[in-house]
Amino acid sequence: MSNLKAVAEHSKVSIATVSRVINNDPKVSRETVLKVQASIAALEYKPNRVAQRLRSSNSKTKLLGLIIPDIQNPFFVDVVRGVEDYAYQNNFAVMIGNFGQDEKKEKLYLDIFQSENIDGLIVAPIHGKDKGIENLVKKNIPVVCIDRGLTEIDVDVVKVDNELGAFNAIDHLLNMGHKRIAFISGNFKIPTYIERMSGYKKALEKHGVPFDESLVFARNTDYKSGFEIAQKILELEQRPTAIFSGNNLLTLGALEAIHAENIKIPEEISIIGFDDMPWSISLNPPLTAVRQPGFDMGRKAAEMLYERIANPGKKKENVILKTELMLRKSTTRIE
Amino acid sequence: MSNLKAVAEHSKVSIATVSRVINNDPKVSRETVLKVQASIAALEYKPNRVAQRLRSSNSKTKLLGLIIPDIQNPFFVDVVRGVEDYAYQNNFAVMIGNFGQDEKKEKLYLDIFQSENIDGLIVAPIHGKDKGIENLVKKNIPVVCIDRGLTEIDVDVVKVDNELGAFNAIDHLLNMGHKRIAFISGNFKIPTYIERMSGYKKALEKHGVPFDESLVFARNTDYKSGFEIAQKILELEQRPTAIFSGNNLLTLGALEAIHAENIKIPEEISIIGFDDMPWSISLNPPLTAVRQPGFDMGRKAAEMLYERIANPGKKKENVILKTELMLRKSTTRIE
DNA sequence: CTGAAAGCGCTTACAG
DNA sequence: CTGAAAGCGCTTACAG
Repeated sequence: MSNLKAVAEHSKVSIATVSRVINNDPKVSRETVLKVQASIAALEYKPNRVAQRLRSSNSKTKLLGLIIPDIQNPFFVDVVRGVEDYAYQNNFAVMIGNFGQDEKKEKLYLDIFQSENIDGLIVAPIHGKDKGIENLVKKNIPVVCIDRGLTEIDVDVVKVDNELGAFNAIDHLLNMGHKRIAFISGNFKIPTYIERMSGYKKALEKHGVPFDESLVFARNTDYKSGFEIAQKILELEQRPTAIFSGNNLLTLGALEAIHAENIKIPEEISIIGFDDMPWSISLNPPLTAVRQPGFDMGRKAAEMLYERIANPGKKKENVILKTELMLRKSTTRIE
Repeated sequence: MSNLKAVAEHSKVSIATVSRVINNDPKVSRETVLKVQASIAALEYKPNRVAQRLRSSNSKTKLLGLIIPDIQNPFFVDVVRGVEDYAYQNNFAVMIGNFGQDEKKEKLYLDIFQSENIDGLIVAPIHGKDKGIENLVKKNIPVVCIDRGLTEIDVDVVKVDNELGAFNAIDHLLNMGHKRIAFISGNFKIPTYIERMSGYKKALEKHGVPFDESLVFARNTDYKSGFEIAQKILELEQRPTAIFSGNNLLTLGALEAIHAENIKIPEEISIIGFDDMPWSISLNPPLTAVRQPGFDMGRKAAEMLYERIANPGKKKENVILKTELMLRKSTTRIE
């Protein structure tokens, strides 16, 4: 790879001037700019981003870190796509870390990303009191939280109205006559699930249905948990007439368990999932689901990060997007 | 963040010595090592990876680039997980670029990653004669191709036996009496699909069924293409009795089109997909599919890249993994 | 408007 | 075994 020095020699100016041309310094004369640009083109020069990043933190070519809980979850894939879409348009590079809800792994990525001098971070914190992320925020490294916020500290966040999303789903089930509604949740250390739980309870309240703790199951957020919890639910003496599952992967796991028992959806049990998937319509049966705008969330987070980098002092923002209940065929009215 | 200088002052040695301790230089005396390590711990010093990378290309803390065609395709998500799993264990960081089968985007990522001084690259080339990647290989930047190789140049690759995978699927369909089998393929610029096509043809040959070009459809590799092509297929005057779809997303799109027309699978049409998904069993009906070991491919590619970095002169390898036909319920025998 | 020089945080011959 | 110094490829005050 050619470097500044080569370009400088080729166009017979100093490396300082070449650097200024690259950075669009308006003080450089038009003539010089042209000359240098010709050399850059001739030598196919590309600035070394590593050197740029080492030298200064406000060059145009940023490096973003993106840390997500589970890339197997299609919702986070949408988030990644959104972030990446914005990054691509703005000539950013993005480093991705997938921590699988493993706290040690999240911490390692935090360390690595800092060592890589990232210009900013988008992260779905493992829980609300994540010290590692708090520290970054305190150090004034630009951070935007996605899907989940932080409880102890003020930070930019973009998420969805989880409470309302869950409320609408449960409300719909209750309107159809269901009273025993199981909730397959993720771990309640994750703020998202606390909020979804709260929506669940509020809907019950509205309909005067007493809350039954034995109907709530919280474990991990993966496929296997969904499968195993659903198995347990199906064995319950007084089987619930409906299931509300807390995320994509839990839903898919639950579906497998239900199908394995040859139980008919929705005739024998109704199910609504939090998170929609492009192929929800091809599931058996087409799945009624709470849609989150993952792509938009990702894009918005990247945009907010961009603004935070440009203007570190600006007031922290809290963006809450809407969910949408996608009615399909996995629920039915009961008497 | 503290730096070498701070540690050096704290332990009263030179920065050179601190650097040697970090890099496990055996020449440093045991006593000094202990002293310096204490300072490193006290100051919570973490080496700056950017400076390391700028200074030298053979430090332990590598940066890997990973460029994939479509992160919405669960197969590539598995690949990402595999790569990331290996990287995590070896303290590598990985940058991901998702190019969506867009050649310009692939090229931009190639440029950015080079500017970021990556230590090596894992990539699924957009087509077999990808000049950009050829150039990297020629420059002796470690590259491992995944899922697809390069035709003009010798390069490490890990992929699957696509021809055999497709052959087995079509053979299965032919054994069940199907003769008109439509093939929903991705673009034939992509080597993977050329190979799958070849397996399709060989199976027909084996059974003495003449090849009918009008049954082969190749467009993009996304959900929408699968949907639209399937619509066309269903409108065909003499409708095929079976569909073989070339990847996950094409399959899911095709399923949506079939369900939208209320056509029963497998009674009215059989379907086999290339690529399996964890939730294939929950599709309507449970999908018969050709399974590729995406996670293993990713891990293997990362491992090979690691070896290539350690030993740039070593002979190029061509690893071919096996597929497995997962028999479920989306195909049926016809008379 | 342009150049010489310092410096970002490291590593690595070279010398002792 | 250890340190002083050069240098990786840049940016940016400072001077003119």
